[in-house]
Amino acid sequence: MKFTLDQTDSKTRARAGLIETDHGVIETPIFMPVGTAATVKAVHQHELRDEIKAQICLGNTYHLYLRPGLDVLSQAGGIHGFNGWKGPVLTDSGGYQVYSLAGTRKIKEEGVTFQSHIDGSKHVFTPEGVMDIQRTIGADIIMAFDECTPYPCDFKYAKNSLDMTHRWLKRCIDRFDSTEPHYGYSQTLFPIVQGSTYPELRKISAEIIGSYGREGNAIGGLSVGEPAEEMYAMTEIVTEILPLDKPRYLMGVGTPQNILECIARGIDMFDCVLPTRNARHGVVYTSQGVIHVKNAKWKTNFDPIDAESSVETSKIHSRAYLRHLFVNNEILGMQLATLQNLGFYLWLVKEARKHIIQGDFSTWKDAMVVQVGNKL
RNA sequence: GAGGUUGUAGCUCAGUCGGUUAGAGCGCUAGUUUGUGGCACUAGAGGCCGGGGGUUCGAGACCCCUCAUCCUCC
Repeated sequence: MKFTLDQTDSKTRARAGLIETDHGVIETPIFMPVGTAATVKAVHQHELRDEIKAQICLGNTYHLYLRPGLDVLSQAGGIHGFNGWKGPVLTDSGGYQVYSLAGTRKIKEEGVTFQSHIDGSKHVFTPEGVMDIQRTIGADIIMAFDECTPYPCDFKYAKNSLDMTHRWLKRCIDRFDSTEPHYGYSQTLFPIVQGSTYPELRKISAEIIGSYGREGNAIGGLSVGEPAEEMYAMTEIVTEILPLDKPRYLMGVGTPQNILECIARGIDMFDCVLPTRNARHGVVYTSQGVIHVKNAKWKTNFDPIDAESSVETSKIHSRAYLRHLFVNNEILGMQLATLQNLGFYLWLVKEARKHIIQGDFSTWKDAMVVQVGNKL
């Protein structure tokens, strides 16, 4: 993997760059659609590429390990061979499931014991095991196994957890660096900064993570319920320390406003389930603001879903029709809304990149934050 | 015409021996969702209990009349 920095904004820390992988290039800042189970829910791969213009997608280690399982993925030639997405892929390590499946797992120094949400069976995830699994899944970018701490989190827990995440990182790196990719293209490992909402912990973590000199670095443990201002503050502290010549990935963020604010704070990569999950629940993002399309006010609104959209179906179909599809629980409703939301997110980061290069990012961003926050 | 059935929220229906402020599901109206177990979750509005009269301290429930409904028979 290779990262080139094209331009840095003069008034903010925003950057425009280029990531080159064996499965193609990624223009940053970028939003990465989440495809937990080897599918971005409700979207076909050709739509991801041709309509949404996605440049990289996510998968999830925990979910893919349980289903379809490593045998199937290995025989398919890895995730790319399995789902037909030929672009770059990033897999999350399962660290988030340490947080989200808190009721059915146990954390120890050695690793985490999960109880499968599918059949209740027990599975042990260790840093070494998670590296091996991600080798088998075959993502271009793989993530270190960490603990994503909850919010709020007391200092003592956050510090102990952070220390363990750092010990786990060492084990991840040792394992990753002593193994080879399975499918003939290269993989790279991103470590993850933790430290909850404590500035001193975040600083320590950013210094340790940066010192490994990996090809990219991530920030985790945010957007777990803390106020947005606190998330911005932590992001700012960390991007001040992380190496400038490596991409920074802010995990799990966020709303369109969050993304704009964090681009301004020096983030290059984002992923979030919000555009896809909200789409399935009738919340539609447009360049003019947010539409709750199930609301009665759209019943006879025959304007396009988003006249400015890069997605063809959003220009063809009306808000009234989309509302009708949702009210009837029709599958097409979720498809159209997901296309629109992802298309919008990709459009947003592309515009951000354009304005960083043009040199007017700061003023554009301030206006856009207001615009995308409107409720229509 | 005779005998019977059923009338409770927009719809389908619960409602115990007559006892506090009449409930549910769906629908409707809104809200929530941030490295995706969950087309999910949370909340709200909505009632002359067909109508009238009676019994009773107290009636959605019991009695009488009436209207509507559906069924059976002539």
